[in-house]
Amino acid sequence: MQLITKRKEIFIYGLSMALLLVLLKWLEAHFIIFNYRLDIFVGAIAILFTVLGIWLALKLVKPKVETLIIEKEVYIDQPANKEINQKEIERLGLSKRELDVLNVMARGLSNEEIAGKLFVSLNTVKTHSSSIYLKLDVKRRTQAIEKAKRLNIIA
Amino acid sequence: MQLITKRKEIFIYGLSMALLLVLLKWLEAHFIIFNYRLDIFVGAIAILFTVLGIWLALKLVKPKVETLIIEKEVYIDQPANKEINQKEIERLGLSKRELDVLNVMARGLSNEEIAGKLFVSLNTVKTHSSSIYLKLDVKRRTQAIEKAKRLNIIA
DNA sequence: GTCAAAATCACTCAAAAGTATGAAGGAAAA
DNA sequence: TTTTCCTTCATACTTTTGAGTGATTTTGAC
Repeated sequence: MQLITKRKEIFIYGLSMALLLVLLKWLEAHFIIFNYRLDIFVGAIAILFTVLGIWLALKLVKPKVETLIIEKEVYIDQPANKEINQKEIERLGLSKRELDVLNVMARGLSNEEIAGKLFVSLNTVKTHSSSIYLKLDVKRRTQAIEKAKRLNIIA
Repeated sequence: MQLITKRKEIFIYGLSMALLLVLLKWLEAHFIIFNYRLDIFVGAIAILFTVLGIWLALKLVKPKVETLIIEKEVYIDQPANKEINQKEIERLGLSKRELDVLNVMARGLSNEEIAGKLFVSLNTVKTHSSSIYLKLDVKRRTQAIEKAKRLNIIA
């Protein structure tokens, strides 16, 4: 939720508050309720503002987020001596998500399987794939995997 | 959050409400506030219950799901030597030509490029590819390359 | 608050990969 | 001499991948 939206919410709340106080004034001036049913009136106010508070809180609170599960097969002797080359990743300009895709791709999964594993659509995986090939300057996924392993940007 | 906990929250809220109404009654009985500052009193009630509502909502609302990245590491034994494992090749029943294809394939060449390099037709490469996948028990060329490297049947 | 990059997804078209089946010649083995 | 396996290739069909374009939303930095 954006800051602007939050402010709007607060504004609506303030407005409700103001309107209610005006209403209160009016009622007070006309001696309609207060003379004998004050407790009920205050109870109504309480309930109303409780609901308003709940609504406010639900609106203001940041919802979400989702879980990302990446299964990683690790072979005992191979990755021991090789560390991920962070500088190379930076140099190539690979984003986090692209690295995610690249890692799962290197396990031999299809785009559809990658999509399922990363909780995105097939189209998204394709988009990431394409930009990976572009950044790695390769033509195919097999080359991308080969080069990525060679440059130690994936395990 | 558990159901019991929620009930406790609701109970606390109800109790606060009741206490406040009692307080209200008492104030009403003693004519302390209402005669001339009713609006301020109601305003205070409103604010109080707004806060209560917010508190209630925050307590009751299901806790935010945090971004959870689980890297499930599967350790797999692997022969320490990095030489071509001839026995594995035999065990899998891979033929010479299939190994040829597999090796070129692992460099990231397309089937057409492989065909050109081995002086055979595209269809032949496809046939070899298919039987490679069958013998390696994989579904795609990326998996075949990955497995072949893991089993040291190619460099 | 603005701006740029990153991430998301859709849609289309083309190319590549993969499946299935059949077939023919050759070499090695039974 | 059959039989079997390897190699080669074809045709037909399906699936996957990749290129290109465009759009929206989120995020983060300034």
